[in-house]
Amino acid sequence: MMKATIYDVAKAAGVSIATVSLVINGKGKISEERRNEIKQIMMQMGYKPSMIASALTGKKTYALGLLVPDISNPFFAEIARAVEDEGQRHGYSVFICSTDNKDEKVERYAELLQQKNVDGVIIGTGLKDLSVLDPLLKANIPVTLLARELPSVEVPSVVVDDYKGGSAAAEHLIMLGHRNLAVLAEQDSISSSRERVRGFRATAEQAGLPLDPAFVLSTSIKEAKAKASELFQSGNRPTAIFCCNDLLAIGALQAAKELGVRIPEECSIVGFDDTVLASVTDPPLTTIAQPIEQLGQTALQLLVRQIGKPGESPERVVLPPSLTIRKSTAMRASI
Amino acid sequence: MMKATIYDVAKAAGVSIATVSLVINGKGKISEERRNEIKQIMMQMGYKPSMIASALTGKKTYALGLLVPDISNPFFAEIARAVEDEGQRHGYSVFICSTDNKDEKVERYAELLQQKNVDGVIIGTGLKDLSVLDPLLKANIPVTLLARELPSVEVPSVVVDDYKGGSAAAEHLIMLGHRNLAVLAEQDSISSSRERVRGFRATAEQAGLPLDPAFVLSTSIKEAKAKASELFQSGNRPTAIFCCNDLLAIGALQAAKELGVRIPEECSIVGFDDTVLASVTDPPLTTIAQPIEQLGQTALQLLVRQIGKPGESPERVVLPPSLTIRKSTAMRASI
DNA sequence: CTGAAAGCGCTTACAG
DNA sequence: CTGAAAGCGCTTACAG
Repeated sequence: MMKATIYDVAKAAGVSIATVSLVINGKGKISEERRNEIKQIMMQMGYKPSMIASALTGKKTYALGLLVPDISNPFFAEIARAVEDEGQRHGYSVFICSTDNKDEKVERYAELLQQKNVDGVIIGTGLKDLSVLDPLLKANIPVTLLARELPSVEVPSVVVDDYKGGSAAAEHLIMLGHRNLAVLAEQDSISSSRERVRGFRATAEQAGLPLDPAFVLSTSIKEAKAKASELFQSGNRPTAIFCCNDLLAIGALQAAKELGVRIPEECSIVGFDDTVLASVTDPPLTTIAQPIEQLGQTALQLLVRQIGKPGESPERVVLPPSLTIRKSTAMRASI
Repeated sequence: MMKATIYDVAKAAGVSIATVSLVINGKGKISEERRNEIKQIMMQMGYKPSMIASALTGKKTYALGLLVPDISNPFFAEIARAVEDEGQRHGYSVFICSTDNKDEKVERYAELLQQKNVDGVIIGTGLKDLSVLDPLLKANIPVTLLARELPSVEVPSVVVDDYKGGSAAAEHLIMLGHRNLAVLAEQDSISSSRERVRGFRATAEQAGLPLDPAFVLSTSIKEAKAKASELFQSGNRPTAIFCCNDLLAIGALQAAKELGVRIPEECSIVGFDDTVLASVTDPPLTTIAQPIEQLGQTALQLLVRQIGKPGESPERVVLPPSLTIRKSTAMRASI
């Protein structure tokens, strides 16, 4: 059985396809009678207009792209859920695009999304090179940034105040008496990570605790454990480590367990994100919480607004992070 | 600047759009010269064919739907990643659809995906009612089942052997000397959960340990902790609990911590799935591992095959689960 | 080897 | 209040 088209409905209703189109879109002036009659017929036939046909005619595709480093990373999975839900609320569906923070993948997805005529894309992935977004920008596809900064690109964005988050982590640790601080950061290309480190460092310095460059390590999630091991085995072992995301912190936790370093007694660890992971680790992670749901929702809303009126000057919303204290931090042991 | 269309390319190349279309699709007999010349021009103009236009012309949309209960659940997030990657390999993009296991949402997504003309959909969500898939089936959209059984529907499927998984959990616990077993299951409507319980129960009974009905509790993830508390506070407290997924197990772990029940000394806990969560809990979770990546990959492959030749009789592949022993299980304490 | 033409399923002015 | 017609950007026979 072929799917019914607008022609079938029109024929069954004894009207033109234009009229049917009008009732589908609730436009034009059509008598209530006719309108209801046609709706009835559509129901009976199980007719649903093809979105791809209507998209071709200049309307929107109601599809969005969501670029994230990795959908299987709980942080982004939670973001995705928020984006999906808010998207549904506005009539949009979302394509997942995991980029592994690789420019080539970003580029491939950018082209793909453009070919698919998506109405917009949320960029939650790192970008070394702005030019990877060219396909999107050229095609006039609205873009909004989620938890990323892009210098010199005028687009809406939601971020959490990463600087403040890093700062809050430092304050917490300093308050607990720690003097010998280390940082496990993401790759340098990730601006959010840089900001977190910057905030952490500034606050540490204000307290008279300049960071030892050897104790500020950039790493990937895979290598986090190894880098943390280095830290634990270094001569002047730090008594506290600030990790720029929970996954990194988990790597540190694992390294500690392997080396028999007791957390938090011998070393405090602070994460960042507060995904589901943070509450289930051993010990549960003290971490800087991002308002994940709000991030996703806001990104979607900004994008939709942008789709609605492309002219608008891009909005930038900054959400506050918050410190969630669990069991991975404690007073520095008196030596 | 408007996006270039096939007409622009044709004009620039001084040929008809038919010819351009032919070179796009690598079809027809066109002289190498012309072909390369036209390709050149397409490159220069940054021309990329619109997938929605080509989809309208009867070709595929190269879009797929992935129905899962919740993309923010790490198990499904990991599945999604595998599906996405394998999809890319075959040229497909995927829409995320979180259903919360609610029929209404499944139905809404089924309709939506049909309207979007997706080439196929992977169903990894629970379905109380088969009729929710009607929109898809009627529209002749291929469907494949991932980790779900659907009686009386003839479609390809990948599952892990849930029965065997439940059985393996029971064996492990019995081997450790446990006699007083409890089960935390998902809602009854989830067939995979039912199978796991069935396998667990059968193996327990074979060992002469029939399950106390009061100790086999169906619950949601939200209520897992509360249900586990009941278990821990019941008169004849179980010494081991089999949880039908890791999230449920985490609920049990949390309940135990709250009540001061030491795991695994006072009670062993076995999970199911082996997502990233299992390795970070306190204590790390002994769990029945699903081959998650393989599940996602296989589902995608089966779907693509189905899209290729709709006639084929549906394949059913069964993947083996495996026991991953961590620290949440131990010998029963001698009383 | 290549072009003219019809058609995919819609929407949108434009008439009436 | 409703219909005829053009057009969205492609693909696919069909000619030549």
